[in-house]
Amino acid sequence: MRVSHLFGTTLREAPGDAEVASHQLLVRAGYVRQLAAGIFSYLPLGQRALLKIARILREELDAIGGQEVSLPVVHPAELWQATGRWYEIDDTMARFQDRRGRDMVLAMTHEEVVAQIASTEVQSYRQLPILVYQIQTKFRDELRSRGGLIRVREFLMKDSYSLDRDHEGLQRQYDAHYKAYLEIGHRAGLTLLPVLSDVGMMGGKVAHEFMYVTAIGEDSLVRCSACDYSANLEVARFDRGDAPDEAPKPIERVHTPASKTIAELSSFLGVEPARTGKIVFFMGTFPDPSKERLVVAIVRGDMDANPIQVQRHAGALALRPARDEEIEEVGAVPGFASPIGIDRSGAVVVVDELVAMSPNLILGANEPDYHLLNTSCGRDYEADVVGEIATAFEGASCPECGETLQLIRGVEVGNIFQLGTKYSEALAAYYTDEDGEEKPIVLGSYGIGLGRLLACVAEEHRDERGLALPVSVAPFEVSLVSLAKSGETAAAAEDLYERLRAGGIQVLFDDRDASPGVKLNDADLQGMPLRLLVSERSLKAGGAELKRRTESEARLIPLEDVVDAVRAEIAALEAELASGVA
RNA sequence: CGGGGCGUGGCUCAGUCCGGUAGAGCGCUGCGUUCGGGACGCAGAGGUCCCCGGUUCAAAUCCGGGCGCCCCGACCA
Repeated sequence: MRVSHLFGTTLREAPGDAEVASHQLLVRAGYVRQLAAGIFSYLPLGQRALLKIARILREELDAIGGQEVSLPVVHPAELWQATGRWYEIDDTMARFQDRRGRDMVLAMTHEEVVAQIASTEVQSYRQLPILVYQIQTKFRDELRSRGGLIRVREFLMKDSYSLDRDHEGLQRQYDAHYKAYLEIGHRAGLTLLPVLSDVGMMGGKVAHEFMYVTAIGEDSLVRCSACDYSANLEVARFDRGDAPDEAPKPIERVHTPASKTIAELSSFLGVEPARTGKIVFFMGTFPDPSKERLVVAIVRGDMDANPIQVQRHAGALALRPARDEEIEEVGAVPGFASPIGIDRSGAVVVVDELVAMSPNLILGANEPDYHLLNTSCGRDYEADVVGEIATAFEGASCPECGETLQLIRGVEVGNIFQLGTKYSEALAAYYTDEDGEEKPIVLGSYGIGLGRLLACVAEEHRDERGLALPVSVAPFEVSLVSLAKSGETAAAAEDLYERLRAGGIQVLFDDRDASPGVKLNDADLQGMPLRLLVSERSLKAGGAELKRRTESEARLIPLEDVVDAVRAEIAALEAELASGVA
């Protein structure tokens, strides 16, 4: 490709609305252009990088037995009604009606379609296991897109679906994906951290996310400083230690004016926040009576409630913070609340394990400016559910080994879910087993966002001059820069371009009539891993100068050896990626 | 959905407070001189000042409404 005719130019300055480095660089280098909030066009450089990533994904998925398919983007609503997700998922799922008034959705994911096809295509255990995948556009109307390509609304996703007889088969395909995802990261030049994660809208039991650890990440993660425990903060556990060895004391009502928050209360009473209890009110949506019910979560005052865990323990489909009126309706007083003496009909009280075993905590008295000393769960009030609902925190004890947990941030590049039979049962995807019995197919679901992966690679592989992409992802292997002043030099550059291309090398040829500074800076910005420079000076010295984007010193290569030298350098770069030097 | 910021040639922005009929740098076009890390001179092109309405002799500027984009938050009672 010639830079003189490349669709998409470089920009000296990043658009004012780009804050994240990868976003700024990908725009400045001419890889992407934004069309609307969270909606991007990929220019030739960006598209070629995506295709490189797609190639890695295809190779790794094929290697674990994947069969590529292409599933529809538009689905009839009935499919999603059958599994219930039509009702469970909010406006993140884009819906519309076709000209006949039939409800349709833009697919966010394809479990339904895969299960529906499986219901007719898979009849016998002899056909299993099966793994299908596709690389396809998804649309999710997120509340807010952010970080350039990090969180967008329309994006390319590799999604795969495993079909198995039983859980052992699922586990095998799940493990295969786990390994493949780490390998995909390596090949793209990224170290991915697998973390335990919430199953979210997918349902199922076990799930991992593959995180690129970075300060700009939107997910909070917990990682043990000693062992290999790591989890998304949403599901992170921690060791709460032993119950305080303390006899319950009689309950006592105290005047606590203007002490609505834990901080105010503990400073007014001169006690540690750990001596208090924190009440958090939610409104939960429940499956049975489709009415909202109050969910009362209680954690120790020095900790925070984890809404995902509260939701799970309460058995709710969704949670939102309760409004003051809703809290007052049951007789609780915001700022001075406790479960003691409130109307609990219809409400669910979820208590953190630590609170359940800690006597003598300070809770609200459910009247303004009063609290209760020495409350104890089980004596003064009962819990509907006791569970681990407090959020893990920096310095908490690891649930596996007891050492200190660290809080870090990451971007979710991929995820893997053990779905089980939820979708196959809903869509009648059954097979006949050896024993002649009809059984639901056991499903797994696995995703990787291509654009997000590219953004993470750009985030990781860059410097003050621009992108410095790994050879596996870069749109071209080498930038050929001609600083020709004379026709002879230009001809030599043209000749090199032809020979490199004939040699099967992907080359971006800067044939423009621009000043050396412009061309060299653009080559650095665009970030191809190798740069080959031809000029009067280099020819006089005996050839062309070859250098890596990440190094400052160039090597002089005789013209006749250039193709071999470039090829060798590409091979070296690929080998380094494979061995994890990247 | 709450809070904050922004919307002016392709890009980055000034001008808005205090109304008088649109500017700069970069980029682009032509000519010339330059030529190894974003060169210089001369000449030029390019703008519904986000949209609609209002006030006014006069609106990029003031008022009302809308749209779009970015950032933070959307559990901590």
